[in-house]
Amino acid sequence: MVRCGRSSGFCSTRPSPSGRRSPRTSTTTSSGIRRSAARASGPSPAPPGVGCSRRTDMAAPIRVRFAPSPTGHLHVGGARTALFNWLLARHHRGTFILRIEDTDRSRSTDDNIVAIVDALRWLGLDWDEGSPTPGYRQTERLAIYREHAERLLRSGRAYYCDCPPELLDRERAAAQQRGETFRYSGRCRDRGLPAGALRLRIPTTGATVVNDLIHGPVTFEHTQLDDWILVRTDGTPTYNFCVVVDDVTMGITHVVRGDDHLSNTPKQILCYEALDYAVPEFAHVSMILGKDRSRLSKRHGATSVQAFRDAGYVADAMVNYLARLGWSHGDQEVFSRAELVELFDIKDVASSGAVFDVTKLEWLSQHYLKTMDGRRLAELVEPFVRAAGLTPPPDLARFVGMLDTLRERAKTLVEMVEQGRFYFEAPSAYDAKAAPKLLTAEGARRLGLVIERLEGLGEFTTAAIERAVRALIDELGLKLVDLAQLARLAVTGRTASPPIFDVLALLGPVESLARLRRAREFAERAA
RNA sequence: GGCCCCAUCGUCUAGAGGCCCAGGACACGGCCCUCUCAAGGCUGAAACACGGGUUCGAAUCCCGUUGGGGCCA
Repeated sequence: MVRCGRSSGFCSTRPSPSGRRSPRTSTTTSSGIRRSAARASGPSPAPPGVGCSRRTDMAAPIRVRFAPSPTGHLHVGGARTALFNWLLARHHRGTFILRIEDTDRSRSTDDNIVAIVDALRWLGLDWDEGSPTPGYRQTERLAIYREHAERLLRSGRAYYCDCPPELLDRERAAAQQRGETFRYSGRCRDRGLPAGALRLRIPTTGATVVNDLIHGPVTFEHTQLDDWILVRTDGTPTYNFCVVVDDVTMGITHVVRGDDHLSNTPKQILCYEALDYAVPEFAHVSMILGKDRSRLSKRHGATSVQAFRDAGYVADAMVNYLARLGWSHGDQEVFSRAELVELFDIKDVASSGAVFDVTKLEWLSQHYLKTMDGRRLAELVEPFVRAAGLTPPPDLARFVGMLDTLRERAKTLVEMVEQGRFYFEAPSAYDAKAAPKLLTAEGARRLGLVIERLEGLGEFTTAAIERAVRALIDELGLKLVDLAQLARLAVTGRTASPPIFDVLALLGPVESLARLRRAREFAERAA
């Protein structure tokens, strides 16, 4: 569906009276700098000559969007931006929109769109509008951009420019030499050219202030901005232009995006104003940094949400971690989704960059593993068990029982399977360091005694097994550890495992005794 | 280079002039518990980048420096 019908109707109600700028983000066109409202918190005095500064008392339902570009997988920074948008929408019962910014056709792929959508779904960030519904991909919206470009041209707010790239390059170099910001000379401003690259005519004096919900007011002098290009000579619209047109036609009220777009914002605001549209609220979220405090990238290790999913991190932990990275609510560290939605406030988002710390994510992941419902856990691990070439027991209660012994020992689902694989298959080898010490002639003798006692057990429960083994150590004058480690090695092949009596009970008498006998034979042969 | 943003323990952060010789969490050390490994409990070490102001009083406000980050079709 083409969105312009609905959009234009929506937008016609948006421009402020008499074509003035938004009450929240104002510019001056001639004299000094005028500042509108400051921080999102608390009441701010209305600046002279400007309407009241509304903030979170927004009467109109809020509409936010996440607009990834499908040139790669969803990375954690993008995921956090998506999360903050989602939280803002859900907190205010607004609308969350997914838009695909695929104007860079050479690097955008459908596979990446699928991957991003999958990642978002995995995180549980559902959207109310947007892909895959048609009309939310930039490549499908070219007509809308053209229409807006024409409007700007007709109203004189934009003009064609035919300056050759070489000339621009020379000017750029010269400006740099003088230590100035490169700013288009405006050579074609008043030439009334019929074709070329389309430039936005911006005020030459004054300043634009972005009233950022996270950063507060940020002022950009117009002398530092130039008549930027809206549409290239070849007819393709530029990124900044598409974003403005998309946000405006989709009725976006709050633009929550990465910090890297803060510098583009004044240019965009000027475009909103040229189009005579109200300016939305902006919130620029800091970047996620790597260990060396530079922007997080592949060289810092896994960065795609998909990679964390495949590594077996719990989605709830990922969401909790990402939320706490930059956002806080007092001393609280663990938040359920409901709490996040309830408590989230964009003004509590920190303005400084944050280093991505996998260790803390691991802790949270383990926390969720430890506390989540057993059957839910079983659902989540099962694919990982199968991916390891193993099969979970058909009896769900037994499977959950196994997981209960594993959950506080693993940080991820992958680790859980790794540490518990002896539940699903008999050990193929015994720990190389422990075997020579434990699987000896004496070890074989002790295993024989253990087997004997367990065979005589009426009920094969943890308590009964423990009683039997404890009775045996008393008779032999041994310590519990002597038999526990021996049995552990025999049954799991390892020296570390969940409590051995639980393991034996969970494995059941048939399997347990079979493994103990095998170990005894192994020990006899080795001796 | 120009413009913009940022700056509290190693890391994520609390802190919106006196409640702070700075609190929590992860990680790290010690002790306890203990059949191993974990988990858990207790406990320890660990920070306001620097320099100027403003103020009776500054982590908190202002200026500068330094450092990091971002944007510049």
